[in-house]
Amino acid sequence: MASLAEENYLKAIYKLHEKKGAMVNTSALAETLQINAASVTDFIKKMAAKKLISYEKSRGVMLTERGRHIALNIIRKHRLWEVWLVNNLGFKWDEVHEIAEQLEHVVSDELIESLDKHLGYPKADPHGDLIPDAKGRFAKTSSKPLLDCEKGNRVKFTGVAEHSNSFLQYLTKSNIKLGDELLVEAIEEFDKSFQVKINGKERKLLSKDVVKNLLVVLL
Amino acid sequence: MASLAEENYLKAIYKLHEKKGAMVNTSALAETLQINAASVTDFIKKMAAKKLISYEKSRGVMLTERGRHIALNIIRKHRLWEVWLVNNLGFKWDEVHEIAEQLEHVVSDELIESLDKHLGYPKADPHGDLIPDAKGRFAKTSSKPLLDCEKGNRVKFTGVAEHSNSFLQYLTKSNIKLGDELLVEAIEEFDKSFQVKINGKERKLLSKDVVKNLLVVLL
DNA sequence: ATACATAATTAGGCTTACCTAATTATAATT
DNA sequence: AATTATAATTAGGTAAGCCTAATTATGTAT
Repeated sequence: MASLAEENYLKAIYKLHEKKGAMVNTSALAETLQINAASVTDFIKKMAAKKLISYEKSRGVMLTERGRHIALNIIRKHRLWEVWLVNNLGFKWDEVHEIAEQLEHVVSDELIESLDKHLGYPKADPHGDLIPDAKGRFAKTSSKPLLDCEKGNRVKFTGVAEHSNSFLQYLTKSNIKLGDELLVEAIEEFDKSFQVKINGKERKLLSKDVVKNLLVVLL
Repeated sequence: MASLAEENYLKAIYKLHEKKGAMVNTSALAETLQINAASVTDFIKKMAAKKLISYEKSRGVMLTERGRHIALNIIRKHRLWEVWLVNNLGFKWDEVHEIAEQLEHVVSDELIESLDKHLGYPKADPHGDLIPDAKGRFAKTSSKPLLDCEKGNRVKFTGVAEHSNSFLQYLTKSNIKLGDELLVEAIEEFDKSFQVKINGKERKLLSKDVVKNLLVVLL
């Protein structure tokens, strides 16, 4: 139904909406899709005509129910493929994004449901991002940035809020993995750096830029 | 490098050449790709300009070394994905073609090599078609149509020469699977139908249309 | 050798998804 | 309120891949 370009626009709109809330404007879309703003204006008018999004001229766009449904399906596929690449093919969590960007556009409901089953119906991808079910519903979670925790909290590291290769590779290098238990031993008021103990063993100092991108749940 | 359309043209040219030998003509390509002959003429001129094929006006086309290499890579990917779909995801051999037609265009050498390894470096796909290696080389095989065998021959069923769903489903229904041992008990001169014993148990009558599409190796 | 059928090509057009340059809205600043 | 900066839109254009209709090659049969 939706073309490759439409799928990419829908996904970008979904993610920008998720991050910034409210309407998504032309320049933000142009930036994330690496497409000229004039082309974006053009394209969103056509998408609005197809009822994939609602468009208020010079104001921005929002997903319709239909658009949201398609976006969530792409995200579902992307994350399932990432799980497969990491768990079954041995890729690292910083190596799977580009490949999943291609695989997410393969069209076959039977394939995706078989893959989901094959993987054991995972709830999250290798970065801890939740995987919506076939109807677009997410499991509930109470994760929050480590930055919002207090001294003495014991938490589990469940996801990242930043997906850049440099951040993922920093964590790998620092031997901090999804599922690790973190104990907040001290918080430096001045720069919001955190001293944490990892899995009751190693002690590490994490900068504010790091702790704001570590998502955790209280234990 | 090669676009989706180019990849499909290259694959079609490879397969038509394999089947008919010599040059591939415009109308055959148009027929298999389900594209108008005028469009094909247009497109092959552009592909020739890119040295993917050599083109003799009004005569037909042939793959260049580069074009052949790309075609074999697509075929390699297609067949590896088919193995995965059948062996790991539980699809039937008549259900995988359309999905593999999409997956074959995903671009990532690391992915394909990892997949190959994950699958245990299979030599053939679920229909018995040989899988070329990364350099485009096939394992040698001495398979031939069952039709060319003689009374008394004991053979192993290793592949099909016809990939239509109706033929694949006929075999499934008849409980004839890749790897089965067939004993030629009798050949009816009049209509070339074969009486065979399967795995030393069940006895079956197979029409000429069936035996010419069963590929076997002598035991 | 000529006529006919079939195959291939040329010419002109269309849609999708992009572009640049010019213009118009909107928001921010004085 | 007027100016300025930024964002968005409009207008006109391009390349890739397709189309139909008309024309030209090629091969076959008389």
